[in-house]
Amino acid sequence: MKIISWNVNSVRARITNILEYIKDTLPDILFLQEIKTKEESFPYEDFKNVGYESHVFGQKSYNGVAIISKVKIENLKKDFIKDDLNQARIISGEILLKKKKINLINIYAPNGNPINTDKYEYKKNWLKKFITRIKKELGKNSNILIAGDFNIIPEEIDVYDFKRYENDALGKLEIRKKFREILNLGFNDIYRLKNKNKQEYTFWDYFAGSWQKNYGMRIDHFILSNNLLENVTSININKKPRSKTKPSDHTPIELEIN
DNA sequence: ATGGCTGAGCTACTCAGA
Repeated sequence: MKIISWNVNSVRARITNILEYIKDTLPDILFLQEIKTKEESFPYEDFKNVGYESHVFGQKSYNGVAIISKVKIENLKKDFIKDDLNQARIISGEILLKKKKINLINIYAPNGNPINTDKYEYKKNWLKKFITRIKKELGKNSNILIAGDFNIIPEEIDVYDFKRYENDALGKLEIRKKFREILNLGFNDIYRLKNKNKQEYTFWDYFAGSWQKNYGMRIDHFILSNNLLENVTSININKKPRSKTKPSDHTPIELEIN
């Protein structure tokens, strides 16, 4: 089963690219972040026409997440945490894989910049709430898959120039510690587990020729509970969509489990 | 390099992103 996560930076502006990508990679489940639209204007039909059902937690203009799936998603939730600003950032559901009930959690974590503002406090509080909620979830189900845009650079290797980001909301130690805290609950950063020293990115800024210079960062992740490790076949960052015309600033990360 | 680009809402110019 192929599960893919992609921050598309507007589902409507990106629909042609997304449909082309689906045709090329044939995901079973696609997690989208930053769809930037509410449910009423989500392109359900476009996905239905190629065989997918869309589960959408939308918001006007900003944020918004969706699970696009060929397989049945049970127990869909849009209230995984109580968001302080009522922003649409998490959609979750369950699938059955070889008798394992897996909890799928699609997240778009707050950016948090600039630091020393309420935006940064919101990010910290959001992550704190999320971790508390994950702990609770582990008590009920040991099969948990979290994926999405974490807006966290886990380690120095995960950005083109760490010095530029050590005082940024994506790279500050305080924030990176939140990521480690999740891993310490019994989770694995699957990309890093499978690629010990590889330097690859999932995001490149639109400006300053960041893509051409490979000035990127790895901020989109698949974090799986220990119990699911035996099911992992492969993980891949697919740079092709970032090279196309009218790209998202993020590129998809692809997980294969069986 | 606290913004060089992009998108939404809207129809001029902000806000947000990372």
